[in-house]
Amino acid sequence: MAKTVSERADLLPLLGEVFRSHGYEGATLALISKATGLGKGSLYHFFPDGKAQMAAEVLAEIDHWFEVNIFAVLRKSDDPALAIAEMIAGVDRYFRSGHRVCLVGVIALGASRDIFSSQVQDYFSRWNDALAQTLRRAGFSAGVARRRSADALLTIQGALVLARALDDAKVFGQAMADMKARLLAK
Amino acid sequence: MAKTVSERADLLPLLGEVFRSHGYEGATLALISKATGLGKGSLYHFFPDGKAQMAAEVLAEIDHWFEVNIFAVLRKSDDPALAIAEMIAGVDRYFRSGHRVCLVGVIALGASRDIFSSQVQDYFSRWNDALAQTLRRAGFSAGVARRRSADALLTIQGALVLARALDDAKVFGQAMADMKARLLAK
DNA sequence: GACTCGCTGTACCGATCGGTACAGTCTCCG
DNA sequence: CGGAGACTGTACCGATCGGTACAGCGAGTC
Repeated sequence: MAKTVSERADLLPLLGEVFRSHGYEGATLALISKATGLGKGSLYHFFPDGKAQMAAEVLAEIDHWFEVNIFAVLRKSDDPALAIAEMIAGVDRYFRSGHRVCLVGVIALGASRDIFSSQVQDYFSRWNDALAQTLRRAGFSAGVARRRSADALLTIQGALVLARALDDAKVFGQAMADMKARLLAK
Repeated sequence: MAKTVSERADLLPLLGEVFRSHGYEGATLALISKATGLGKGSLYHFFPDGKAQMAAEVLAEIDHWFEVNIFAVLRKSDDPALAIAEMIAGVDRYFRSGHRVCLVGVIALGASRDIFSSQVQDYFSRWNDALAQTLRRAGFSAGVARRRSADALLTIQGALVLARALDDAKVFGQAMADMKARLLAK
């Protein structure tokens, strides 16, 4: 039989797209197999615990991407305005200007939230903390910082939902621009 | 056999909750049967086209509720501030202060969007139009009205996602308060 | 070249999927 | 009181579900 070795690292993004577009329950092994080009044998070789493990590792990879590219920047930067601009640029890149959906959000809304609740909660609260910290450094009170931070996070999620519902990615771009202005206003 | 006649009207809300908490693909006939207390025979008697018809009718019922309780108020009221306050109160009631999720949003994010895209798009764009119309009447330009209107819609959706992700309904309440202030600001 | 072992596809498992068929039971109307 | 027809549960359908078992292959190692 063929031996076209697959790297686990190459697999996760493909799995991510399947979960993104079909949700956890909708992502069948058949779909995953087709998307990755791998039979069940290979899939279960890499992920002995099956679908749940695949989703967990995809979430972990996404978490890592945001940790490195977004959260860390927010925490380290001593220029809040720049850090926020970089966050928004990163988010826009990641979500392909509103054409891509947030897997963490998708899972949060679904029944599978219960299985992944700690990962989902952790992702958003670490983002929330990092952004609030940045806003505090910009001179806002703790209360204002946390409110604006939550507002930014929810704006991103909502913009993705609405852009997809209306099939109009411009909604996302506009929301990001509005949010940017709002975050550091007065 | 038993004959506990069910009203179609009593059925839809139950179906709605199943779709809400499991998504379209996750809502199996078995789950639906248990939630409604009806066997497949009865289910297919009421909805000959099966799951797709059930979901479509649930969406139609939701659409109708918002049409009557939200959109119509926005369109008819000659007091924009009052209309918006009523909209927010209605939304808060409907989504149980952030404890309940938006089925239209859930479907918009999932793979089933393709099946229901016109219903989903219609729901949001009629809401968007009605709210923008209200804002125009409050004296804002067409551009500002449409931007703020979309912002409000996406804030509601995002607040529901984030509240559920963080398992903290206070996020929703706060977001509604912020949004209210933002809609009619200066 | 034989052995090992990581990786592969495929045949197969029981369970469950959405959907159909149908006989039984009720209510209503004559 | 005797249909008629709306409504009901249940047995059953083929397809597909997530998952397992396993034999075959390929690249190293000696």
